[in-house]
Amino acid sequence: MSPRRSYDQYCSAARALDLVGDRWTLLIVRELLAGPRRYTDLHADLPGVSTDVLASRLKDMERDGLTTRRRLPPPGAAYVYELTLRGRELLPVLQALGVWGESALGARRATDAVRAHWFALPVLRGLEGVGSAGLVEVRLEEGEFHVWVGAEEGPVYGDGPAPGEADVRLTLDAGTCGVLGRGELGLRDAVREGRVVVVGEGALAKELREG
Amino acid sequence: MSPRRSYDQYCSAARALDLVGDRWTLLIVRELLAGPRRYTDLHADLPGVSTDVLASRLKDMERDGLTTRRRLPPPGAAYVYELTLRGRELLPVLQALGVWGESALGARRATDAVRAHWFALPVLRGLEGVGSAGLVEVRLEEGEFHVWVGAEEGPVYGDGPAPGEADVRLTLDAGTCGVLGRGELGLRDAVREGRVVVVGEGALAKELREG
DNA sequence: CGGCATCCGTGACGATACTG
DNA sequence: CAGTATCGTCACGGATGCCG
Repeated sequence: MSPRRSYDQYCSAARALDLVGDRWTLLIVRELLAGPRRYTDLHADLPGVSTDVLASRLKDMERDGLTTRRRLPPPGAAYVYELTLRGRELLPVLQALGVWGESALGARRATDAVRAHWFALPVLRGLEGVGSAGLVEVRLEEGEFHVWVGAEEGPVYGDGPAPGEADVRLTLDAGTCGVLGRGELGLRDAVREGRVVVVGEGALAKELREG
Repeated sequence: MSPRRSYDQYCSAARALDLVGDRWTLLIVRELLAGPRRYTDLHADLPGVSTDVLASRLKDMERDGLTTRRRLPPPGAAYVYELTLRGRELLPVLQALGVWGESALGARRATDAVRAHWFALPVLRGLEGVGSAGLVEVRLEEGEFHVWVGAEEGPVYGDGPAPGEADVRLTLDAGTCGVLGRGELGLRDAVREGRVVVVGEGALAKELREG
């Protein structure tokens, strides 16, 4: 187990760091915001984490009420880890880190891993203030992911194409994600500047195109 | 030095954690948001941090552009550490952590240290949306601190009584800070419920009383 | 005395190997 | 597939010492 090492400070930020301040914990949350994942998937999308540390973090997070472990029904019966509501409430923390870190991101280094859904945080920021709800499919050079806008529960985003009919499909590049993440443009501004291509007919698509 | 241990992920949140994810770093930022501090003051308000780790973090943070080291003019010539603009931009990260951690704070434990200015984060949240700017002095059982509302530069809050004439003086207790930090009430609501006593005559005081 | 640097014991971490 | 076991290394916490 772990955070036996508490900061022992009567301060809400310090208490939060007692729970999620350990190495890898917040990145595991970032992965699980994409929906339920198996151990092996987590290990594959967190290059560098060792198997024992990953197992230990998942135990701690379950103990602390951030995640639950569930057995998938056969066929393909396996355990999946998913965030509790409490765990999903860490989204603003990751958003704040992402906004701040966007300035330090720069160009991709040779040693950097990339996954398409890691761009969901900046795209979500670009979608702030959008009134309509819906399922958005996003296409980047680096791959595809999807985002649930205005969802009250369930995953916030996910890897791969949208599961089912998407309300909007967006095509953009990583640089535009950076612009959105730094807040220099909202998504509707980026559409207006031609940096994002919008495909779709519903209210959400209309709002993004005309908003 | 340190973060030689990068996550090596092309993701803004991971990059942020490369810079501020080490143990103690964000708590040092929390301390420095209270204005320039000497090494010894930092060590005193961060119980548990070892001297070498504190020195190492301060070096890393200076190298990474989060802090600067400045020599105070005599008398009392000493080095003080203070946040750069880039470092102050971490306030939203600490706010998000504080909001999330507020639910886990509970009652004070016997082993918990307390400092009055650690309550500045929840009070700042309560002040969100306040239009007027000014210097606010806050009195708690645990001590006194002050907050600059709407300041563009300089420290965000500070320990002890306000340096100079405060525009407002607030008296409240730690429980009310928790309510503000969780966002259950805004400061004006808390005033209306009689949980905060407001003293002062300027625009800021009027807004808090009458808002 | 404030501001670190050094030394040391413990535990967290990362890589690999192995098992139900 | 989902971890556990083992092991070397490094980061951390505590104490002490040095130097202006």
